[in-house]
Amino acid sequence: MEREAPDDDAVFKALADPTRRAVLDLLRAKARTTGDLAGRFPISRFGMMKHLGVLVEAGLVLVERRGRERFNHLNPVPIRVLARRWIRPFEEDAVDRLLAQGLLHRPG
Amino acid sequence: MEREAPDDDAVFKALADPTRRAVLDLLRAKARTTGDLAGRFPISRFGMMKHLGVLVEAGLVLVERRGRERFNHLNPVPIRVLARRWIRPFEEDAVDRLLAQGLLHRPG
DNA sequence: ATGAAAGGGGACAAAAAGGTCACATATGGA
DNA sequence: TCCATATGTGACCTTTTTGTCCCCTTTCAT
Repeated sequence: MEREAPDDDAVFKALADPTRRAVLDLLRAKARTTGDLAGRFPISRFGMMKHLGVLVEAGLVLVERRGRERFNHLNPVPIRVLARRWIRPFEEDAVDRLLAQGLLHRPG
Repeated sequence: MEREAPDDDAVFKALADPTRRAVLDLLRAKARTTGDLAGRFPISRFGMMKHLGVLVEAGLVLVERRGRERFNHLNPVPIRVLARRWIRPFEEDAVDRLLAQGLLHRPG
């Protein structure tokens, strides 16, 4: 059976929080500083730092220090790896099986 | 900005646990009863029932009752929905941007 | 019918996650 | 230099999650 990479878990857990997903969504457009990000959510700067810590730990955010500022960049590579191992294998013929058993119904 | 469906969160949270991911992996091959699943993990039947409850709540598992048995089927549709909204948009040009800034390096 | 087997609900304890605060460090500019 | 700005660490509290247990219901076979 296909085995799970040890750090897949960190990526999944990082994605499990809506604030962190929203942060990634913001970083998709451009890198942002920690304070900038904290100002956009109803949590304190320290709370944002914890979230960023989780994201960095999972490899989803790369840090670039520029003077006294810290720019947080999105790194989409872990998401891509995860998609290869976990998303695509689930898209195959399971739907057909469910349809055949009448547990799922075609839309419309 | 793209908005998140209210139940995306349930799917992400369901996927955040390694036991639950392993269960989904098992169900990819065929549907299994609760007791069967519980016997394959180092947790009690009750613990497995809770995990299945989370998966059912997220729509990732569909239940078929057959006599006194309950067959848990994988439903890959929520994973597919999630992939469309969250995985693919992250695969676009962010890598190029990171490479251009020297924050990422080509393999090999 | 009656007993064994499979499944489910609710209470509850332990562990992990999410959040805040106080305090400390580093940087850029007047 | 001197100070405002931006960030980082550790302790701490609260909520959520994870797992176990007891007890009950349903179903199948004898």
